[in-house]
Amino acid sequence: MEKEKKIKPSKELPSGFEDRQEKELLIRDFVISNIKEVMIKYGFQYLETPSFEYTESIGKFLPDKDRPGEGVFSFKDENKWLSLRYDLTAPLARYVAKNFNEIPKPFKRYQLGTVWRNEKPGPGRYREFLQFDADYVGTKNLQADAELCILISEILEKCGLGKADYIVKISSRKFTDKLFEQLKIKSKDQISIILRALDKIDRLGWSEAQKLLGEGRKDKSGDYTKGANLKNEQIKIIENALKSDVPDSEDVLEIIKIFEAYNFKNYKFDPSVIRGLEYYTGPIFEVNLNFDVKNLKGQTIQFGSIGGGGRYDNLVSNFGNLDCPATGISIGLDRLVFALMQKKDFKIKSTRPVVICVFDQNKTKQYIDILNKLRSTNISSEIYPGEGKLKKQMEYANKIESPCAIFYGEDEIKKAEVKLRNLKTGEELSVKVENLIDEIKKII
RNA sequence: GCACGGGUAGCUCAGUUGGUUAGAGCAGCGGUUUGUGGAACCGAAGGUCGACAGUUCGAAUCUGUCCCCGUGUACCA
Repeated sequence: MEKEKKIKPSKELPSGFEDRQEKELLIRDFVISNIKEVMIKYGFQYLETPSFEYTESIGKFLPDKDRPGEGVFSFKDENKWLSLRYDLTAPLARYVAKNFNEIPKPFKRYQLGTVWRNEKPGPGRYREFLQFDADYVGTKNLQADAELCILISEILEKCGLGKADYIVKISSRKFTDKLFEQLKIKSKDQISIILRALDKIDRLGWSEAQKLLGEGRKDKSGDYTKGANLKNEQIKIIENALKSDVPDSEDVLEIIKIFEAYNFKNYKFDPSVIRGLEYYTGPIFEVNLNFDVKNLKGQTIQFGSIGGGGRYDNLVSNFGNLDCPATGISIGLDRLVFALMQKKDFKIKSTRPVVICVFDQNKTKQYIDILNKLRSTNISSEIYPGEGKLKKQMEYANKIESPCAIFYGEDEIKKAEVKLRNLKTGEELSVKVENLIDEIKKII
């Protein structure tokens, strides 16, 4: 007889997926409620679209291969490829195209939702995360772009960040377009290599990014990345353009004017903001945090941006609805929450129940009477839900950080009293049952 | 994808040049206390040493392949 192999299911999570606990979720809820308040104030509509879309509707992937390109989670349903959305902008474009005649123009909507990316996770980068997205569809008015930056900063400040804690960086695709014209660079491949190199200045520094503009760069691990093969003169021109404080881009100048009218000052023109995305056509923005963020091991990490966006005047027209300019911004909520959790002055109390200890299984009725008194006044409470001795019950109450344990045993029942034990101080007091609510409110 | 580092108890890790029955701390369980948590002490339990193959009298330890995790780098619509 062969020994049967025990099959142990894995207790590990798929790479890039995380369990999220109450501490984090409560801060996330707080952030979300701030977002909703601000969005209502700015006049945006709330929208939800499904997690899955037809692959062809949200990406540039052609279903001519066995599987759609990497980067999205996909499966074949009947004969059609479906994918989990990788952002909220592509589904919005699809929604607008589908409901083009019904929606108001301009159309302002905001959305909160989980998005998925099938790529290698890194520190602070997951394969499943919550995004917030606000967009203006059907307007070329740059006031829309300006308001997006302003509303993001209002959300951040509502969440407890100060002006020194964050900055909104803006630039424009038009700025780089002009630059390429000046440099007489027309090759799309070369342009995208250059844009990617510029995007890395933040992380690698100019001297390393410069190598990517030239021949190429070898990183610490020995991996080699080919560069854009620019001549030294061309690199010099780029370097000088990046240093300019005065944006050589009309749209950016216009937005800055609007910022001034709104008295919004927490922005900075930064030509190295690229966002790597192909679909941006005009102004682009990025939101960066200015305080140190530490990882779980306590090391300070380069946190990068928590969000960004820009103008994408062609996205909707891909679906055949012509002339539908749009601009939008999104925030990675989990990243923001992670950063907020590290601000010392940031605390949200979680509510833990009062625990009614069980002395005698036959007295359940009496315990429930007490429980009902508490719950009818909305006091978080429970009868000890396990089975075990008092010691075990106290250990449980301690572990869940209950503020108070209630003893209602034989002695107390006889005297129509309950004994309250304050679990923070260890103090105990006996009170008449009819005074229970008043007394317990003093403890919790 | 490429490079480097890891995988030993529920968790964090130790394990000498290959050598009997693989260790510790914490958590959990039982007890000291059958009505009192956060402290202490005592006890028992807990392992296919990531998987498979190879070398060897003998492998957690050496070799190969694969899987998974982490970090850097690339890609990211």
